[in-house]
This record gives sequence, C-alpha cells and structure tokens, in this order.
Amino acid sequence: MLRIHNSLHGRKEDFRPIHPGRVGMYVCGVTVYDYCHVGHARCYLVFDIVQSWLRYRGYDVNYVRNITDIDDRIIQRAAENHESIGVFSQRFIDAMHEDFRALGIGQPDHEPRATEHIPGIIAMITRLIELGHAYVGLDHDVLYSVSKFPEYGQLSGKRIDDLRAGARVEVDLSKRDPLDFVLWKAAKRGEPCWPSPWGDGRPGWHIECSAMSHALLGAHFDLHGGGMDLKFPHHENEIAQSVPVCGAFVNLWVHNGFVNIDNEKMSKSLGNFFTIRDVLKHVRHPEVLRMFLLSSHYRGPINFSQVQLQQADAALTRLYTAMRELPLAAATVRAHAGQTLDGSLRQRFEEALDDDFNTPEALAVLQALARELNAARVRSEPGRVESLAAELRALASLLGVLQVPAEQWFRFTAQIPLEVQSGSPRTTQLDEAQIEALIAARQAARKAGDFAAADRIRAQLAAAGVLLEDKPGGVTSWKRV
RNA sequence: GGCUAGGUGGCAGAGUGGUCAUGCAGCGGCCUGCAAAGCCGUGGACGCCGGUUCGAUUCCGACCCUAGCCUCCA
Repeated sequence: MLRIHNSLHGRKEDFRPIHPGRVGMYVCGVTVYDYCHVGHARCYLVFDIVQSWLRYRGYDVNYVRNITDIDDRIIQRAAENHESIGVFSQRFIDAMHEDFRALGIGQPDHEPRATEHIPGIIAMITRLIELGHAYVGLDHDVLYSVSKFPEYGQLSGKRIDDLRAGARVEVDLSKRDPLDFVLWKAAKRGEPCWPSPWGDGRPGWHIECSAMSHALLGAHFDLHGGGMDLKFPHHENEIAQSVPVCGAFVNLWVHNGFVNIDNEKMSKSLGNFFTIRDVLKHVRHPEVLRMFLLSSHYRGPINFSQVQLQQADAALTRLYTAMRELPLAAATVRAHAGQTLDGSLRQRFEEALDDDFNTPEALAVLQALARELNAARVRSEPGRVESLAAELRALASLLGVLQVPAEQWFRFTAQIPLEVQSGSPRTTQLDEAQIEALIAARQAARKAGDFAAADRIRAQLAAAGVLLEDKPGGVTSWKRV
C-alpha cells in the first residue's frame, strides 16, 4: 500500500485515488522570468519521481504542470530587454525544458500556460462574483473576499483572525479586508492585457492554477504538489477559489522542502541561488546533481554545497564501479527485471518508495545490491553477478540513475572542476591518447622491473586527475576522478 | 508573536520501543611490486529535562536551538 504525507492533515495516509486506477495530479510550475535554479530542480524532480512511481504501481496518471507566463516580473524584465513578453518568456521556457531534460526530469502530460487559459480564468472569476465570494474594487481590480470562506487557513493551519492581526499595513484602499487577494488586475498603461467584463487586465497569480487544474483535471482531483513556500498563501488561495466553484477540490496536498545554502533558503529574492545550468558545469554528469537531490527525503531541507555534490559523486561512482565490465544488453535487463535472486532487496526498494517516496532508503538498497554484486564477483559466480547487475540497473533506472554505460562514466569530467582545495591542484588536462601512451610507457617500466619510473608516471597521471588500476593479466584501466 | 517543519556518530543522511541503515572519511585484515578497486572485520549517535515502560534515540509533556511561512518565491 502506497502511503503519502498529506499536508492537509499533517500525517501520512493510505493513497486511495478518487477513481480506481487513475490519478490526476497538478503541480505548480515555474514562473518563467529567469533560469531555473537548484530549488526548482528539486521540486520538479520530486514530482517526476512521484508520477513515475505511481505509474510503476499501475496507475494511469494525468500529470499537469503549468507555466506562469504572465506576471509582474515577466512584464518588467521583458520591458527592460525591449522584448515582447511572449518572446521573453519563450526563451526561459526553452531553457527550462533544456535543463529539465539534462536532469532527466520528464515532461508532464499537460503543460498549460496561463495566457492560454484566460477565458477559463474569466469564467471562474465571474462565477466567484456571482456566488458572492469576490467583488470588483474601486480601481477595477477584482478581489477575493476571504471573509466569505470560513475554511480559509485550513491547509496552513492559520486562523483568519491571526492573519488579520499580523497583516502589514495595507495601502491598497480598494480592498475591503487586508487579507483579500487579487483575482484580476486592471491593466496599467502600456501593460499587456486581455479584455474582460471588468475592463482590460490580466489574471492574478493564484486564479490561474485553479482555472487550469479545473480545465485539465476537473473539479475534484487526487494530488496537488508544490514547494513548501506555496502552501501559504498560494495553495490556500487556490482552495478558497476552487472549492466554492467546484464543490470539491484536492484530496492530497504534497509539499517538498527547500534547497538551502548555508542553511538559508535558496531563493531569487535572497540572491543566493545556483542555476541548474551553472551547477551542471561543475559535475561530471547531471546524474550527480540528481543523486544529490535524491539523497535526502523530499519533505526535509537539503543543504547544497560542493562537499555534498562530491559525496553524491562518490556514492554514484561506487554503483558504476560495480557495473564495470558488464556490458548488459537491454534484453538481459528485461529478462531479469522482476524475477530476481534477491527478491527481498527489490521488495525493500519498493517498500521504501511506497512509504512516502523514501528515496534515500531506496538508494541504500542500490548500494546493498552493489555490495552483493561485488561479493558475487569475488566468488566468481557469473550467473549471479549478471542477475544482480540486471536488477541493480533496473531499480536504478526507476530513480533515473545508472543510465550511462559504466565504462563511459569514468571518462566524464566536469567542465569546471569542483575541487579547488589545496593538495592537488589540477595542472594539466590530458586527452585519452596521451593517457594511453603514458600507461603503455608505465607498463614497459613495470615489465622491466623499474617500479620507480612506473610510479613517477602514475604520479604524473594522478596530477591530471587520472587514477590507474592494475588488473590481473597485465591490464591497466584508468578513470577520471 | 502565530503557524509549519526539523534537531541522529568526523561529514551527509534513513530508520526503529529491545540484534543491520547507507555513502564518504577512520582503524585492522585479505588482495597488490606499491597502489587502486573490491571483500571481511571494527570503533563511533540519537538537543536538554521529566514521564509512560521490564526496556526509549524511537511514545507523551515541558524546555532550548535551527530553518521556513505569515509580503513575491519551487
């Protein structure tokens, strides 16, 4: 049984979809005014794991992840660049897709854009006004009347009175209540806008998600996700908008924890963020970043640092080391997947992900498989080695790691080395032909019994980040570290 | 101040009412010309104070500390 933590109730619950076998899920996507950072990577990786695990468990998933392509910052930055908002936002949508693809984050089933759903947004606002939940303010903004929705605050555990007491001084006199929020923003001169019954304007941020989820998943769906910071007010507002119109809304709310830098939230407003594309230049392969993000539970915080990336690289390299010299055909993998010598390990892996998507535990199972595999190799049990390798590759692929041929893994090197520590500054870069030539020279020296010369060559290669491994039969393999 | 998450060994990070996390680092051994990789073994932990219990890191309560949200934010 799949158990998932529900933010609405603050505990794990058995997962029971509204319609047996089918799952509708919506995740708040990116506002495309800049490159995506590691915090975005975590969020969308987490929900990509969620949707793929649900599929693995046999559910027919309809995954919707929107794009916010109209917003104050987009308007502002597009203007600064003398671009239309369409051209500007498309650039960052393309960049986002590129970054996600690199990280192995799949495309959702639907990726609606706010600007494509203006009619639905207007219809929903109209209905909210009819129902008495919204009103037109003095300056033609349309506002949501929070006091008309007594359940307001149930997701975030806040009470309306507390919020009101803590509210900042409002200069916006068109609001009847400081907690009221904008559904439709009247256009200022020169701003992009759409016609509406209340005059030209554009949607507020919260209403787009209510409208798009309604359009693509219906009034009542299973799972809604997003970052912790969206819990209040964004998701609270979505509930306030959707429940009066739809009658029901979302059964299960899932929120992922933040990526921190020095124990502070990574965010654009703090300016302490690393973009995905920047980080990928410092790792040997995108799987390293993926490994790092999967190495802690999705609800907890995760601290981003070079040390952490190196540890992720080490853990992943250990798995790849176990897979070396095992060029398995895809057919072999298929033949072995599911019917394994170590059903208990597969079971442990499945139970880990069934238990609120416990990826660190699942990764521990992969390490256990690698250990079994290495031990079987020492014992010269080729059949068992092959089975375990097939199993390891099959389970790892469910987490999107170990997707590269093992021999290739050791050839990768970061564009910009991560290591700037004292001790072994990398002074030289050698290409593969140079490396092979040096290895041949060293082999000759070893054969001649000149171990001092052999060790000098090894030291030279080590300085270039190349580590040698002598194997039986006079074979020497190498890898980049 | 209110609300929400947390506080686990040198680092990172799962988990559990009483024999195992896992990776990196350490120590001992095997293997090796020496290494590397691997295997075997090993040390080391559960913020503080009470309570429940035969027994709590795990349950309950108070306290301390950290982060997030309460304003745009994955």
